[in-house]
Amino acid sequence: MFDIRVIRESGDEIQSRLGDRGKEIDWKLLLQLDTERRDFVTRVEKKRHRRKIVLSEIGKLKHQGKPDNTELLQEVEKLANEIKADEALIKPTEDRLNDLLLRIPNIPHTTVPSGKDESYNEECRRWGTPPHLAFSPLPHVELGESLDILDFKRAARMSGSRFTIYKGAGARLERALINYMLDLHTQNHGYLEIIPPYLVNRAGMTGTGQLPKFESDLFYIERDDFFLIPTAEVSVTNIHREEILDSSDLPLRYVAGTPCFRREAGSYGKDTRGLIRQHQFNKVELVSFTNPEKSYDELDRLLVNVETVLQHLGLHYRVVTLCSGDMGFSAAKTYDVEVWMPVQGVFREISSCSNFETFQARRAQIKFRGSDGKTDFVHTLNGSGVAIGRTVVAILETFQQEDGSVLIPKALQPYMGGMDKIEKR
RNA sequence: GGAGAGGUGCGAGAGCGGACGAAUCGGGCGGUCUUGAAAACCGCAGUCCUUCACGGGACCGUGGGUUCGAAUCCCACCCUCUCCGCCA
Repeated sequence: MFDIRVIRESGDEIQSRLGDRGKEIDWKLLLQLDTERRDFVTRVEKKRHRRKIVLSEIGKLKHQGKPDNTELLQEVEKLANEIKADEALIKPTEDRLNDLLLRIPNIPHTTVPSGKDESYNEECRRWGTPPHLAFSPLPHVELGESLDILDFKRAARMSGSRFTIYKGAGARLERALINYMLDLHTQNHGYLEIIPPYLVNRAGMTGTGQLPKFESDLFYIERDDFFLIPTAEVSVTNIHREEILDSSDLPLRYVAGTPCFRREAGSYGKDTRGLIRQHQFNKVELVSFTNPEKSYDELDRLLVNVETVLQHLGLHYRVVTLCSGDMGFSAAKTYDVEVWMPVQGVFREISSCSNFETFQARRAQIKFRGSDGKTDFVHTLNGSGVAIGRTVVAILETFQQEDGSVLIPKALQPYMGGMDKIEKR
């Protein structure tokens, strides 16, 4: 969330740096509400000050055993009433201002390419080569059904579209990937493993930026006012909500493998078949809290940690810098890692690594105390490390054999009980 | 779900109608001492809002109420802990 003072002082600069991202914002209204609020505040504070003085006078007289001064008592009563009335006036203005501030997206970092959609994204690098399959590869849906490791039809019967039942070696593969990634990130990359809540309250969702703007993307449990997490980013980032961290404890690095729940509102007809876009999917997520001056180094590190996963699995991928128009609401800079999907012959997002700078920290009130004793907002970052369902797709499609079996990458075999191939039972 | 206890600053923890923005300890920052460090000692220091500034104001889980006056009393709600019930 933005500091209204910054907008007050350099609103024009922010507007121009936001570019298209800020075009829905009513900047004039924002400043007007700000002025209004400050006028209210100043007025009320003057009255409160006067009230304090009168009150201490009354206290003094009481102590000296003197009779009540009705004039003073009357003044205090009058002030109390006025203050109450003024406060009632401030509240709606404050709420409106706050709501507007919460709807302003983050400012893109200066190194972010500007552009309105994904066609303006910039490819940074590619790793590996596409597999050369001497036969025409089957899509993961057919492959999964013929191997009897994925069942979309029965899942739809109980839960509707965008749900899947994993069976046998399919379930094992999913679980193996989660365990493999968690082990890699905890043992080799220095992240602390977390199992967070999957249900989060409104304040938590507001902290990371899902609310108030994207409520329709979330599954919501009305009875208890809970939301299902769309990513572990939400619960893991909120671990330190309303805390002042010790600078010497930074960076804090966490990893969590959790299910994620997304309503996918507005994506009807998009990726309807298969594992690509599900209402429920597993993801291993990396989250970092850093000192402000270290956060872009941390973003690079995060990206390397993510790439390591794909390299060990032998999956062809590329890294893309998202342009301003393709970035998420809360991000200042985002790299997407896209894995090669042989059947469609395209790269598909399998990880998204972002630096949020102070955007989430402001919303969630996450600060640190520096060596000078002063407090400031931390920078938060996160990246998928990586999305499990899409990794399953990439593995099935990349390592399939002409006979319909699928080879298991070496790195994964220990997690599959030594299995090196998935075959028809 | 029932009964009880509690939620105070970076952390621990006192305060239980006015002089309390809050004792004390720990941690932090600055200094003295030391070749350096530790220890010891001295000093500084909550967070936020508002003001060009001086200053002013708010904040002791949240929201109401009582009172001239509330961290302190009352009510509701939220959260935590203990016991019971239920359950994995």
